[in-house]
Amino acid sequence: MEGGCVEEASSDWVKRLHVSKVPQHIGSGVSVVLDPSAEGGGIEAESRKLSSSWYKGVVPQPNGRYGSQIYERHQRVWLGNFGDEAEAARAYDVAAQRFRGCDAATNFKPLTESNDEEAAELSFLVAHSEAEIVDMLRKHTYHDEFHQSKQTLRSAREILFDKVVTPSDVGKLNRLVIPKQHAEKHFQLKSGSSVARNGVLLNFEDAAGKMWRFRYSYWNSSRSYVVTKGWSRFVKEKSLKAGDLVSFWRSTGSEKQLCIDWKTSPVACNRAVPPAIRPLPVVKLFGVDISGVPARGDDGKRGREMELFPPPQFFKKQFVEAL
DNA sequence: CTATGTGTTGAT
DNA sequence: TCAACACATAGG
Repeated sequence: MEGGCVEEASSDWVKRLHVSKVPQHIGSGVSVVLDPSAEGGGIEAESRKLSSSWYKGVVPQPNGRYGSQIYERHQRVWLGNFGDEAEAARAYDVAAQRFRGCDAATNFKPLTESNDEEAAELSFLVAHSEAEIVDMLRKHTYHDEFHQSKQTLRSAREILFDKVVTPSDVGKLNRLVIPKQHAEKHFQLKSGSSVARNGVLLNFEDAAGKMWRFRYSYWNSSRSYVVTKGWSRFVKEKSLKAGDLVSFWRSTGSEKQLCIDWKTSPVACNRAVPPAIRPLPVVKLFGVDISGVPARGDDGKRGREMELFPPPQFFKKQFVEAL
């Protein structure tokens, strides 16, 4: 439900910026005269009246600071005061995107799901009430809370199930079979519905915080539940090999975010892959179908490979035996 | 006392 | 909806 806004969104914020007001001094060279009486005197202007030309939702305060506000249902919602207008503008943007969704006009580039960090923020936004977000903005604690939530999310999670991937799961079939037992328990699809036929897109966050978006559906032909679109990319990024373990989790926090982790099979590790490109305990990559995107778009910054995520109950009997 | 946020109005 | 601006009042 939270995945309301999707891809391509980054293209029109620029338009909005120009449509809405930006600064007074725009490229056209036309200087906006707000106070006719002051214009003649030149610089005098700003000293008397509060000049404006602010960002959307930002209102200058007598003390030189900047208030932020948004209107909702015929009423003003105060978002707090800030030291500089850009900060106030960012507060407005946050509120706008929470109140009005991804299509809301914003001062800066709106959040999109095509970016890890932004997608995480988007779900954070949706996971909190409007009142909570407003409260955070007014107290200037929004950023802290957001980053904090990412920590919590990553640490507090419960295992749903795991699976030792088969050769076909990592082969050319580009799909992962979800054992029926687990599929029906954790990833239910309304049978008969269009959702069941077309499948549904599910977001999974890995231990590093990267998001993966997979298409999950039911194949009548084989009467099995499968993860298709997006899976091959995961296999590739993680260099998954048959015998490796993939585990599915769900955060226990309010966001109930689905998570995915993987663990290389000791055997598989020995017999194949060159250590050089092997590791990456966890790869992040945010959802959205990056499969069709030019290689340059998604990676670029493979950045942080981090320390191994505290291994769950990996390599338990089941796993070892399976080898 | 000052900073903050509300009342209120006129304009999109 | 939105921001300009007056001003009550929360807060130190």
